[in-house]
Amino acid sequence: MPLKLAREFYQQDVLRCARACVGKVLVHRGPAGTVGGRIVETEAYRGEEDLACHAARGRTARTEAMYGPPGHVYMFLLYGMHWAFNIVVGPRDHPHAILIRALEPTVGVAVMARRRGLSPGDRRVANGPGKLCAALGLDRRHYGADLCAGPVELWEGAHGRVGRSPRINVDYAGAWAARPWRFFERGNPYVSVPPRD
DNA sequence: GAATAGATTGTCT
DNA sequence: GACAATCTATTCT
Repeated sequence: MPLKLAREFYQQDVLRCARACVGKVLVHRGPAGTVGGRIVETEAYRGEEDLACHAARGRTARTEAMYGPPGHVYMFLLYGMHWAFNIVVGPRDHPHAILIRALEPTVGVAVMARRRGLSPGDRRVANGPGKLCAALGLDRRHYGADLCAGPVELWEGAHGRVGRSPRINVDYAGAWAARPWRFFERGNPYVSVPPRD
């Protein structure tokens, strides 16, 4: 049986943790069955000083989960229609989080594909933040969920070579947008935006 | 394959 | 009232 990650995993620095998340398996034990996949792409968002982080504009009801204890879930809606899934990392009151940008489906592949209206094995089932939430059945109900005690879990897993690049679509963040805080598995076809490998 | 427009709603100015 | 850590369909080449 796969090993579920303990709280300590989420207590390390957000950049280190974002890199370590590549290869881990994100799982949702949902009503339609258990679904999940290998994480192949992540981005780190590091506190109020990081202008690309939602917490840069202060602590609000929306960003509250990011200020909570590590190992919990921060969900947000974007462009009015897509949910995005994030893992809260680091000590309480430090709004650090990891956006999961892409998965390689491995568990409940047929269910995920059906939810997305695609064939199993199609790269597009979960190769984007909004797509993976749709495929896994994650939305506002999972805001604040505990990854160490609930239907959403992270399992141990191995990864290949990890590459880095600037984060996607955060051009508004000035110099912060240039920081190489996106991590991905090199050569993996499920990565959302093809990096210069 | 690349470029473009349109969808749709919670959150903050 | 503007706009967002996006996705899809469509229209090109």
